[in-house]
Amino acid sequence: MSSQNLSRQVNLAPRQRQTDEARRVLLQATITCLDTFGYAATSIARIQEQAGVSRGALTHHFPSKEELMVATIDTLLEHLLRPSLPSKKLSQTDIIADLRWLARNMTGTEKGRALSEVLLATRTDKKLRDRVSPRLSDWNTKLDQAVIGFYASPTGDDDDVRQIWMIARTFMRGLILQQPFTPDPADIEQAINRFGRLIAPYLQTRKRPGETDEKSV
Amino acid sequence: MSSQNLSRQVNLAPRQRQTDEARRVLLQATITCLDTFGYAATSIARIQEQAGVSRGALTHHFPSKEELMVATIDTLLEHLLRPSLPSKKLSQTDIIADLRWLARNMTGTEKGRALSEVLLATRTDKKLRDRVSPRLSDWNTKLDQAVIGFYASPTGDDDDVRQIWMIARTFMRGLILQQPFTPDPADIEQAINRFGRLIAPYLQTRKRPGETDEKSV
DNA sequence: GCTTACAGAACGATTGTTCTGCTTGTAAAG
DNA sequence: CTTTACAAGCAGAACAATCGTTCTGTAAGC
Repeated sequence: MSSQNLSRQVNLAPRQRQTDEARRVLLQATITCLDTFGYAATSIARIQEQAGVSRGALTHHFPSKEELMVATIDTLLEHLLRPSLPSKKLSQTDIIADLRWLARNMTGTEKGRALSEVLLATRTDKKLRDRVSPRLSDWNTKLDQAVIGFYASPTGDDDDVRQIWMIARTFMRGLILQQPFTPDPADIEQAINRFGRLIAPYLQTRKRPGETDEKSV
Repeated sequence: MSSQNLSRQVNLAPRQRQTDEARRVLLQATITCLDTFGYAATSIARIQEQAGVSRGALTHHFPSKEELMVATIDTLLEHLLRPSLPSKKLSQTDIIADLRWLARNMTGTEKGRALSEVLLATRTDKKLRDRVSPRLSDWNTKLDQAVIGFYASPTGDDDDVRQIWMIARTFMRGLILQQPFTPDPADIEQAINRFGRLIAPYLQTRKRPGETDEKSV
């Protein structure tokens, strides 16, 4: 951990830094393309153009499109899991606020929408699905554990908390498919609030044990 | 109406029948391809092959891919709205059963999954979205009215019934994006049941006015 | 000197669309 | 009832454009 932090700093391995930066730019460009053009229209040429690099540079770091997609999904999962923890600071008592944050994270951001695109693609792309399926399961499990750490059930049934939040995530994911039917954003927001009132009685926030070394930002 | 029914019967317009049948086969092939290969891999060539017709036949009935997709969406909406009404017969009192039927209709059938594919495609394909957006809004409104006809709120607030069912549909749509995270179908089914218990207190079935001429199948 | 990072051409395959023929149903003219 | 003109239904080739992958060549870090 500390060695990674050191190597990520200014000195040491200019070559490695170069590679990391190139990959970062390419992955970000892929995410932008997925959000902007959708999975179907996200081609190698468009990604390369968006990233502002040559065709050879892309194929050097990611020899196939599948490799690029797998790496992109990894990036998305990592970035979408991490901020789910510090956010608790804001919502000690307000579950609705947590839900709104969840909704924004899943349908209101570039990364959230990009993930939706690749998620649906994994349904029919068997090769891609076989590669990312275990990663998705792991991610889900990790999130479950984090959720149980922050919320408790009035009845003491931790598994119900897990299930409620899984339902919440499913609902949020569905928003991106419901939006074409419901063009008015106010309707969506109201639905999110109503959903929050539906599940709020079954959740209560846990007392946090003495504010560990997590930073607020 | 009656003239249409007549022309749809055996006699009259063999040419028209031929056209209708060709379009039907092509639209069904498109739905199958969307479900099987996803929107990204649903090409004209694959549809034509699936339908078992020539390239010329397809381009004759649908001069562009966009036309084919719009017609496919129309077909999907029509087929997914119609059976939502007679189903009430089975579930006079059981809202959970209705939800299960809804889930199956949206994620457990070829048409439901095909619709999900095109719905997500409309997010990034502006030309397609502009064409189908009003159709989707209309469909949603029609479904809202049907729902209010079958369910009432304990508090008498019809709009809450509409909102609850909109949330239910959103949740069901989200299932297709949640499934990659939750491979076990039992988990999905449990989530559907739990969701039903969440919303059941806010819904009650209306008395049906004397069984009109609707048939059971 | 040897691998890594990249530039860019070239590849065959596939994309959606357009076009040219050929057959056949259909309706008006005789 | 025939005959004739015309459009509709369809088969299939041809199109430029784009797809993802593979390759050869060059410059720079180790």
